[in-house]
Amino acid sequence: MYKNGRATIKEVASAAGVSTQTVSRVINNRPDVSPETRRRVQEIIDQLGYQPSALARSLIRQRSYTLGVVTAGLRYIGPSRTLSGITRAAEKAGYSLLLKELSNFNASNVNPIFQTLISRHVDGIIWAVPEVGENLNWINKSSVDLNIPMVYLTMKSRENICVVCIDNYLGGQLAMAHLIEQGYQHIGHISGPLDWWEARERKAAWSVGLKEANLQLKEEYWAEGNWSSKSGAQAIEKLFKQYPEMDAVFAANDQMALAVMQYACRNDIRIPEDLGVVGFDDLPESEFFWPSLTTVQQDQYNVGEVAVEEIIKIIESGWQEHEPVRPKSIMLAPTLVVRQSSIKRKG
Amino acid sequence: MYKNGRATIKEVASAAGVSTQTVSRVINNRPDVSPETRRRVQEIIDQLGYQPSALARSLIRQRSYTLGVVTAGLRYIGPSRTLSGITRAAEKAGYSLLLKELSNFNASNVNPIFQTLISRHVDGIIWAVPEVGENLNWINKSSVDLNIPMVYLTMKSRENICVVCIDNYLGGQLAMAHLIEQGYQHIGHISGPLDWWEARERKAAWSVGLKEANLQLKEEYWAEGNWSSKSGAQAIEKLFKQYPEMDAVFAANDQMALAVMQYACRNDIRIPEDLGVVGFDDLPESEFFWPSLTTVQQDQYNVGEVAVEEIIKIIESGWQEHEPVRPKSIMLAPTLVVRQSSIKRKG
DNA sequence: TGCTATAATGTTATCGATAACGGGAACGAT
DNA sequence: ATCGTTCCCGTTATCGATAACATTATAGCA
Repeated sequence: MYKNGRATIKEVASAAGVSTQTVSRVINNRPDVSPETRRRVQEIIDQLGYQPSALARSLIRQRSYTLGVVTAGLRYIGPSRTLSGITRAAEKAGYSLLLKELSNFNASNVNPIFQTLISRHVDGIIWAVPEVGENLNWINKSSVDLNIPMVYLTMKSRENICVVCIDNYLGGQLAMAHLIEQGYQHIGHISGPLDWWEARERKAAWSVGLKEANLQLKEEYWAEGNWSSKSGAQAIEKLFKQYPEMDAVFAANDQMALAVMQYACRNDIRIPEDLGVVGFDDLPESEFFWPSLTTVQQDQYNVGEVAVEEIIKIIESGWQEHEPVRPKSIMLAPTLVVRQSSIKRKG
Repeated sequence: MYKNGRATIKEVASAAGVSTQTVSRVINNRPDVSPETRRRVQEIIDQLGYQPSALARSLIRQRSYTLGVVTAGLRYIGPSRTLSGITRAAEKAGYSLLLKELSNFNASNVNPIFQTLISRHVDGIIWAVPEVGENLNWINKSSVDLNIPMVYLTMKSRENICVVCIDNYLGGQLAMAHLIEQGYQHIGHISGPLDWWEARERKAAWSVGLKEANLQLKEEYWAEGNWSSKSGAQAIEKLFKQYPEMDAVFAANDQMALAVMQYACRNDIRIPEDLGVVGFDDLPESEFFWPSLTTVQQDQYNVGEVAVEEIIKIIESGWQEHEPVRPKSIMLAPTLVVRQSSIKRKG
């Protein structure tokens, strides 16, 4: 019905009175075509608006210049930012993207996903799903032995696997060092759900940070949220009950930090005088909370870019029959953005 | 190098001692294969983990079961939500997605985008880029005559084109009716950039809303932002200078509404008593602003879902050689979420 | 003159699958 | 015994391109 790509190489060939091979030589800029023939063929190509079929090429060349991207949670800003970095870097490198989104983070059965991608001959796969619970178990299962370049995002480093992620522990350290330096002594923590690797890293930085500053660390100084503002509201309430002396909170993301600030407003707790607050993520809005929120900025866009660069390195090294590149992991450093919510000391 | 999809139909065929055609019959569940042969072939298929090549199939069947998606601004939550709806619906319908992101909203040259998608034999294209300035000019240009099913999102309806979008004007009406009903008399507006179609719609609803309520409408009651909180901060400052009696603001999105609330906090203006505020979008955080923000909720996820459903209808109708379906436009209704920032009257 | 090198182009096989057609075996009907 | 069906499976052509090889013409050189 719909003529998908209009002209084919055959039509060009017969219109130009040459063989398809010659047309192929022209579109691939091979040397052995006479200038006159090349000109004639090129003319016909322009005239017909001919565009070679990437599909047919992929088949014969055994190379598709397509990457599979598996993501989850696009309704959140983090994964979307990463995806945006991926699209940008892929475009730049001349690769197309096949996109799959898992319906939830706890992917039950990953096999169909891989089957679809592989049946479409992707050159490599970027697994952009954060590590949650057991959702990476399949990596070690023998049933999934994909002989295909892969890069994983946002998970703990593993042997012989290429992981690209933000250094969440470092981010937590930055937050803690800042609060302590500002003179806060009773720092509580609202973590993300602890089945998330990122939540565990941030929490670890909090507890180690307290210990290293010789501050007391108790189980009651911490409450678990689920990243949402709503859970943050519950957590801060619980935390103040358990820990009335608390004078600062390190929240594992900005949404939960926002709930802390709303709670403070409601209960006439002054920020930053009575309560210091630091978040994580740096949402675009965080600068405009009241007061503006100190937070750990992570460049998720860059994570996506780096992931693409790495996977292309792997693909092209393997392709050229060199020794395949050693899979290495890459940790990107976050930075602390200091705003009003945590400035206790003057100047 | 990397054996892309391991076994091929030939290997299966020779392992089972049949022709490739017979294997093809088995994997496509055709009737004319004896039960015994079918069993034997199936066994080999399972054993080798054979998976037919979607690429080869697309070529011969002239049908790829792949949609092209062109988006822009994935770093914002709106486009990402829509994309998420698209992935979900496509997955459900058994289609794969080829994703392209424009580097900015004012797409300069769209031709290469289409060329890439068409050369990969997509069955249809979803143009998920909002209408900004002249970025849709190419639709009428003869140089781009894609004979391929298309669905457009978030733009003004046009003849003979299938558009799926939120009814932004209606959203504005809801906001205005609510503010007026609450007794606010001096309602200012912070619009998005007016080269955006959505911004124009929302602004139109504001001005018509004022007129219909017999309230005064002046040029100084309005300021233009660029969707960001920062621009909202500038806009609210300007607006109060021009319009000191203002007792309510309809902001064209939640980010700018947030800036209004921060301004109010800074200047001891009470919300909602002295100033009513209504936003647009319903960010997840809006419920946790202080006070919580009344806003117009638009289901962008659903926009994506509907777009996929529509394009598949078009594809499959065209495919079956019926009369192609008449392109129709679909407007989805937003809803008003009333929270504290606009409740002047006691319930 | 005859033989090889080089340039320019065409032929055939192939990538991995399916469509269209062909043909043998088994069976019932005449 | 002959013919027509039905069932089951194989052969060949094809999708749109490229790789590998073959071929022709011309030039260069002994």
